[in-house]
Amino acid sequence: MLISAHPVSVDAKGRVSIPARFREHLSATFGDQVILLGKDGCIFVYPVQEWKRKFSEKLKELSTSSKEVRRTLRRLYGRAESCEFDRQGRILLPAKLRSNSSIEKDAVVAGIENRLEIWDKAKWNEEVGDVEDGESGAAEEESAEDLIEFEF
Amino acid sequence: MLISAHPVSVDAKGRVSIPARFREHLSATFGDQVILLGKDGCIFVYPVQEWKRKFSEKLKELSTSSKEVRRTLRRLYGRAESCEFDRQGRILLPAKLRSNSSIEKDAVVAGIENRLEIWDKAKWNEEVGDVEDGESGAAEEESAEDLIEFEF
DNA sequence: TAATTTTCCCCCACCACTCCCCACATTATT
DNA sequence: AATAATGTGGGGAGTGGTGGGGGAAAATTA
Repeated sequence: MLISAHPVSVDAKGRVSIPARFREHLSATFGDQVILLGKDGCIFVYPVQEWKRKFSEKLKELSTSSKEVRRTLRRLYGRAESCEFDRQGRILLPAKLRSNSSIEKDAVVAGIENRLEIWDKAKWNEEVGDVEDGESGAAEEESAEDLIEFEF
Repeated sequence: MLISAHPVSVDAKGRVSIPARFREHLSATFGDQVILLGKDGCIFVYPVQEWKRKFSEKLKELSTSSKEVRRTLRRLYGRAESCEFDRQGRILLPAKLRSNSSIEKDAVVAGIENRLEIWDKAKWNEEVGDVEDGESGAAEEESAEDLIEFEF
């Protein structure tokens, strides 16, 4: 399981060092190959197997059924990128994805259960509320309550 | 079951020695890995299995459904940290969580049924009322009565 | 095809942090 | 009282994140 957020820096070449903790998990469970997908103003990072489980297998049956499905697939696969870690455990973020996500120098790599997300740091803070502790009022409960009953 | 509060000290490196009693329970029942989560001005410590039972399994199906869900997951997973005991039975509290919880030198580790909580000592005393015997008046009954009928 | 530019990946080096190990003080147990 | 177990502190080796140089491959251009 992938969890927690780590600040990272993007170097001049557009590379991001994936925290070792995450990398271990990915390499152990899966190969070194990941699929990048721009979404929600950040970059989703799926292990290949996870991608397959999530999309390929579910959509295989539908592939030719309707024009709408084919269109959706084009959008999905067309926007995605396949890439691998280099020997230092970094991945090179394609310029396109970088600019779409406003990622420049300071970024955040967050583990969300079965995928990673890479955010521009400022946008990440905005997204998660920047408050460190859920102490800022109703924000967290508010957004949670319509999902599931959280019992701490 | 985890129960009772123990004073502990946080060393210069930010490490906390988890009382042996708790550690035994955690290691025996689960692995050595725990999930830390900043909340209520303290640090929640969940055994990994407990975390999974509570969150992962419930949320797995919803992962991609709506933008709100994804946001909630970011808040939850982003604030959490995964960590393990060292050979001395200590865990290193990430600087972020430490500062958010105002934990510096003197802390308290409390067992609350299925999780631990780590508090700054002064804040803990404030939180539980500091009174030795629950005899100090209405505070406790007041806060309890709208939750459930406690009969001591 | 050849020459030039660009892209990308290897390696090295630096610094900070993490975690191992050892040591000691204090408490619990026999 | 003696022994064991636990909590606390610190030194030091190893690892991880960052940045940069150089060279190979690919792309672009002549």
